[in-house]
Amino acid sequence: MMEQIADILKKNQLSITEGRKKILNMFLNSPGALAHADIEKNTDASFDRVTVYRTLQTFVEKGIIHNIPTTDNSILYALCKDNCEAGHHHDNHVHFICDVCDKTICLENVIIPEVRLPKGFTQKQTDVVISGICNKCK
Amino acid sequence: MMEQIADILKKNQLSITEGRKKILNMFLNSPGALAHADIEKNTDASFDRVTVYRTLQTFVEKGIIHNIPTTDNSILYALCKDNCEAGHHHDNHVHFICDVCDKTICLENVIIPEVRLPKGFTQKQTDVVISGICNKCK
DNA sequence: TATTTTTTGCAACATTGGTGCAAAAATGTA
DNA sequence: TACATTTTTGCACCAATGTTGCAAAAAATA
Ligand SMILES: [Mn+2]
Ligand SMILES: [Mn+2]
Ligand SMILES: [Zn+2]
Ligand SMILES: [Zn+2]
Repeated sequence: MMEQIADILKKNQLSITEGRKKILNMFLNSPGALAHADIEKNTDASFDRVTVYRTLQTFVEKGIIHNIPTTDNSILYALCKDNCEAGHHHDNHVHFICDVCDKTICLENVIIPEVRLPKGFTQKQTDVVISGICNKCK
Repeated sequence: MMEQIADILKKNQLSITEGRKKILNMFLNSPGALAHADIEKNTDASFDRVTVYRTLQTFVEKGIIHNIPTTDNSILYALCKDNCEAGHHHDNHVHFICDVCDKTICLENVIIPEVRLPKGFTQKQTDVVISGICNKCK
């Protein structure tokens, strides 16, 4: 596991540091998406807030994690399981937010449907976020 | 126009105040979604920030406006054109964010496609946000 | 008009996120 | 390993965003 983490960092030309290892490890072990606050909570304040912010930014830029839209003014991050690269994400799966446990999970197998837009619109990225009750809560 | 505004407020059992009239008017005249900041900018600081926050909250609760998910930690609001009621929104249209002009618009005519979820998941609401280039920018 | 109810503005606070810069850690080389 | 170079981190400080309690003001009701 710790090997896999170092590999991911190396592959993305990132220095291997305690903070990055710990945060990447959290993502690898989390079934759902994580917010900045979740990460800070689980690191026992061993890292500065700023470091967490910068690590998340870096990971998004490198295509290690992607973010998920929400209506409640929070940013959620989840591991990219597709072959995302630096500066170019290829995540095309549906995201699910459970109203009960409040977890957000990537439904890797549920592919975003095609949507036909009116004339004149060019489509770059489509995000689908579905809320309801997850398979663990019911 | 000013009649229509008063009617909407009355129908929702809201007191008719300057602030509410002005903000509702902004939504009725805006082609796209509005953020809190847009509203503050356009009201010449004639209202307190807190009043704007509270007005937006109230409008969402009453089903006059709905909010739109974003990945950048901002909350966007747009008029409900379907028959949304207090505590129960029925908006089922696609939202489009233009990468050029940065405007977000409701594509009232583009209906959210059906998405089949894995066993065990119950679907309540589906949000589709598409980004790209809008019909005015290209 | 007078009374009651609702809304507003203010002050104060909390949370979230960003920047510059020096110290510390990681990397590359000998 | 030791040293030089590059990268990352922590700190202090700042800015934007959003919330709450409460008294004053405005709106609705009688
Ligand atoms: Mn995802
Ligand atoms: Mn809309
Ligand atoms: Zn759940
Ligand atoms: Zn545009």
